[in-house]
Amino acid sequence: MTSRQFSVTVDLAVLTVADDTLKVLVVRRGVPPFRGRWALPGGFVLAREDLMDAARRELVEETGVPLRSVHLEQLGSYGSPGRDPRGRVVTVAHLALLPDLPEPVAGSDAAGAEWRPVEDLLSATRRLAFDHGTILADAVERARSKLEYAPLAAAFCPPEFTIAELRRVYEVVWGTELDPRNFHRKVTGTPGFVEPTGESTRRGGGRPARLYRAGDATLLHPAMLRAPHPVR
Amino acid sequence: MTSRQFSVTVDLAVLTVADDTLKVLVVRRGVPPFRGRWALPGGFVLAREDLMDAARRELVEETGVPLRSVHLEQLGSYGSPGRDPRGRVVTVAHLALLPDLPEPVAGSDAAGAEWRPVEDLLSATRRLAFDHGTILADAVERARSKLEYAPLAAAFCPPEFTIAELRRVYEVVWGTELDPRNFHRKVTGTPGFVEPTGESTRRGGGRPARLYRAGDATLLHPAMLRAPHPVR
DNA sequence: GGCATTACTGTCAATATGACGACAAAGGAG
DNA sequence: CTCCTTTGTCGTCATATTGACAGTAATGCC
Repeated sequence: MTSRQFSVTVDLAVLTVADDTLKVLVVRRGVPPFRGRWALPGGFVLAREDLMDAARRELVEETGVPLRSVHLEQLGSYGSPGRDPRGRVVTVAHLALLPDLPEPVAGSDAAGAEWRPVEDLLSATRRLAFDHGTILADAVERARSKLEYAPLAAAFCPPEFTIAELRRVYEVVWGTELDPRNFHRKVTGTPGFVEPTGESTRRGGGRPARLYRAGDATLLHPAMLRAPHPVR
Repeated sequence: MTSRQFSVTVDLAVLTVADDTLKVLVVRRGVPPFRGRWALPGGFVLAREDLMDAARRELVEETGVPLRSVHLEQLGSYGSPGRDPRGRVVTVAHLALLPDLPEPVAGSDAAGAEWRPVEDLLSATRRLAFDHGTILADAVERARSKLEYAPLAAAFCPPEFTIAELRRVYEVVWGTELDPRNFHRKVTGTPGFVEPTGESTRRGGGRPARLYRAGDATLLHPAMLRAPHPVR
């Protein structure tokens, strides 16, 4: 039982909804292994750094977004012996949700970073480096299921948003259509989901919509259930 | 950025329901640090071992149970710089659920292992070693919430069980009482939750109860919701 | 047989959901 | 300004699910 030493990294699945599409932030690898392939942003955990701090640091380095407006949670760890040809590396993957930021990705390391549709990257062809395809798939599944029981969709929206904008998030992430009227009833009727600001906006084409901000609930009750899966 | 090397361990929160109590398997530490304190079982990940394999190996070493009858899933990783005074150790915690085994904990390493009520170990006094109190709290919360939407309660039961036994699991884990009639309706009415075996038993005092085994569903729909939290 | 005990079935009201009609409030075309 | 299009919001109704609880069934024990 010699080599008990591992490298530990954090990787980030940073998701956003833009152009009615679920997108993920990826970077082009400039060095082997997997040179030229897309990968999730990430890096080594520093000697005296907590895992979540490392994830926050990487997130800021890669996106330049203020942490205030980001949802960040640990997703899970991936440590197959063969996942990195250079040696034994365990990565602690994190899931980050961002609003569609007007400013394009800025920041030092973010030179090669790019928003890409999740769908493209999960296809059999456009494979991500390492096991990042698996991580991304797990991240998307986590986001999808967590929208059901947590008021998480607001993390994809600016601080103030309309019910319709919130609905678009659900529709894009779940890949389904939702009835605007029932959705409105559900969202405004679930305690702590959203709070009206009193303001309204006319961002869209028709009648101005009232603005809301995220409520203080951490759990939705009752949950906002997706239609039962195809079966099973 | 010198020392990028970490030790990586797996720790196990092994839960079971026995004597109408939620219990966890703990070992008494024989060496510093935290000598004499209770800790979750766990150990180092071997050089060529996957994380889940390491967890399975530790589980068998500590409990001697056949893996067949165990639910095992990754819980999350804990890596605060100060969590282990001996150096930088990241642990990948796992959650295991077992039926109440007739045979007491057997196996090589299991000498000092013991089932203890979760409640006792989460109290401010009887502190666990390292950050294992936090891990245990997270594990219990995961188990509680997962009972809602996954047919996981069966993992606490023997291969064949009665509806009442399944209900006891929910009641003990959630710390609530459930209406037997509504519970019965819900469980038998949710597709894939349980399958009748045709047999019946008279384990209890009164009328014999039909036996069921776990169904093939992986997700309950609709979910079995707990009463809304105290409030929000 | 009578009683205690546990298992199971059925009913009814309250609540939540899906489907969809209808009206409100803006902008734009003419 | 009026009509029309586009969105937002409220209301209604049938159906599904849940909570509360009455009532019947099948044992063991005395």
